[in-house]
Amino acid sequence: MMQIQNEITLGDCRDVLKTLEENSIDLIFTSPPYADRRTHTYGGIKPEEYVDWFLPIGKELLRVLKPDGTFMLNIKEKAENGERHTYVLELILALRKQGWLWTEEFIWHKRNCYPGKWPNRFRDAWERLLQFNKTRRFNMHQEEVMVPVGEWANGRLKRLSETDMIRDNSKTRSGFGKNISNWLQRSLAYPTNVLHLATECNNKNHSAVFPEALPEWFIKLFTKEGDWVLDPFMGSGTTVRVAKKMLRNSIGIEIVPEYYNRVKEQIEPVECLLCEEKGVYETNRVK
Amino acid sequence: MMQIQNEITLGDCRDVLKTLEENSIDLIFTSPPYADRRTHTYGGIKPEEYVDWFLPIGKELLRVLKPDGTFMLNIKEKAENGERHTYVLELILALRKQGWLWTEEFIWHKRNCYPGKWPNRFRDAWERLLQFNKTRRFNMHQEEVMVPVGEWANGRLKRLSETDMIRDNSKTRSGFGKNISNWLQRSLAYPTNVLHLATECNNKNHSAVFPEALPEWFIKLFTKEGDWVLDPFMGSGTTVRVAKKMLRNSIGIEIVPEYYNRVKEQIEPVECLLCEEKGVYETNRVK
DNA sequence: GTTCCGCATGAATCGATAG
DNA sequence: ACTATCGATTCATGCGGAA
Repeated sequence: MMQIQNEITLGDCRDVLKTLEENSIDLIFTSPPYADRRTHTYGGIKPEEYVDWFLPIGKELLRVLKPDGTFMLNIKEKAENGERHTYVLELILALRKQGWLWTEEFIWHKRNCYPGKWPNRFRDAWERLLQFNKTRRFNMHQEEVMVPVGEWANGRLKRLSETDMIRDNSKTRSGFGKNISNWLQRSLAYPTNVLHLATECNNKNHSAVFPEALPEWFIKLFTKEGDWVLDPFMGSGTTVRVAKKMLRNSIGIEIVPEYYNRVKEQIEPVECLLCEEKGVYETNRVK
Repeated sequence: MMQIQNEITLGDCRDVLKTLEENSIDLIFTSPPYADRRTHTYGGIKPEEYVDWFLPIGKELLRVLKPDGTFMLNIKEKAENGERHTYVLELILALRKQGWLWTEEFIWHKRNCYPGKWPNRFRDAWERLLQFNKTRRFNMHQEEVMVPVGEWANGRLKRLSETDMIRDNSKTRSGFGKNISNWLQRSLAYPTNVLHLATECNNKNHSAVFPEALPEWFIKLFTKEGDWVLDPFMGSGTTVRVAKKMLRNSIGIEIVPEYYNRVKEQIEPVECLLCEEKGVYETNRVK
């Protein structure tokens, strides 16, 4: 049995990151507080100060990441007074100056985006997933995230349940997000850099800002079992919870005690079930 | 019968734009050279020089656009040597300094994107559609591009409960309550800022960089019949061809004689059919 | 066991009003 | 004038209880 560690720490990541060993992390997957968003929990960083606030963190992340590791940053600029802010663009430029390579920008298409109507814009249905690396030779396990190929209209799919047909056939036709591939013998194709995922907005008392499928996808892509995953803005703990399920070691840092405690309760009680979870997980994996 | 003009000009848009009247254009929709890799035209702009090359054009576009008009820029930075270039980000910042408002960034999700496989990235399935405006009060005809409401509504709106009829403010700070009765008999919803369009791969002798549905969507959204549409990098003429079909006046500028001549052949012969085309188009419009 | 249906919820944004 | 707060608007999802 592989021994998996899940360390979560209460504190400001600007301090805690300094205690981590350099070149020790395989994947950083995080969603920092957006500017002027979540002001009641994180204090609300002003857009004009955002880059200056983030850069010291970026420097530490650069230090702790392995040379062949990857840093995925989930972020979206807000619209205000009729314009999009530019702080995310400026952050990308600043991180490059800091030494990061801006390798790729994935798009997370949020199928269930926030409602609303305004005279000058439509609903915002996408977020950036910025990929940064330390070197051009990074680990990437493309075959782990392959998706079923082809259209649903292959004739032999008539027996699928109606909701599966409707939901997966609607609008995007990406085929991403559901694991219906097990039912059918179809060939697999490599995915694209556009991900179609609904946010989880259910009635449970924990509300994550991104669905588990999001970190799962990148953990599959950029790490293997036993690797180390870091989330310096742990929040509701989605990243570390998924990492644990997938038998990756993880480190989560959270500044808000309430969030920290809630994740702590979830992570610890199931420590003994790892072997079993491994089995469960692997049967669900796309082969 | 409305008289529609479609003027196409052979020449460098840096010169031709200067001959256009100021405040005369309702919509600029264009895909400049680097986005489609026609680097042999316009002398092959280098990424490092891209912003400096574009800014004089941006200045003229700012001059010719009406105050309530919109400038849509379809562009995507290329990946080179393992990194995404940053010239598009820098261009956004530079255009803002020039006086443009960066109003929105739409995503064009290309459902059937170019095939290929690389060790360090997936297929690129999206492009930016950057919206710029001169003022905060621009024309936007949102109802023209509404889409069928999601499948969830089929069962949802059959019977409304008592609580559905009253407004019910949620306890969170979202300010989002519900009044489902507003949605009775509603079959259309406003779209989001993510567009799902296949690239056109028909066997016509012209190779368009974007499908007709793309300019059509923005022409519907930002202009009405008789308005003026401009494409300073006409290419295969998709924008002006669609504008003509939709009974908008248009101006196309193209520097490559071969492209120019091909569009000229397509545009001119059908001048007398405008009335008929109008009827055809209107039956296709979403009401 | 299925399927159906009620319902809470979500990194939103604008304009008006208040201090 | 400039900032802070508040009300209005709106759509897709998944859970859980009912049929």
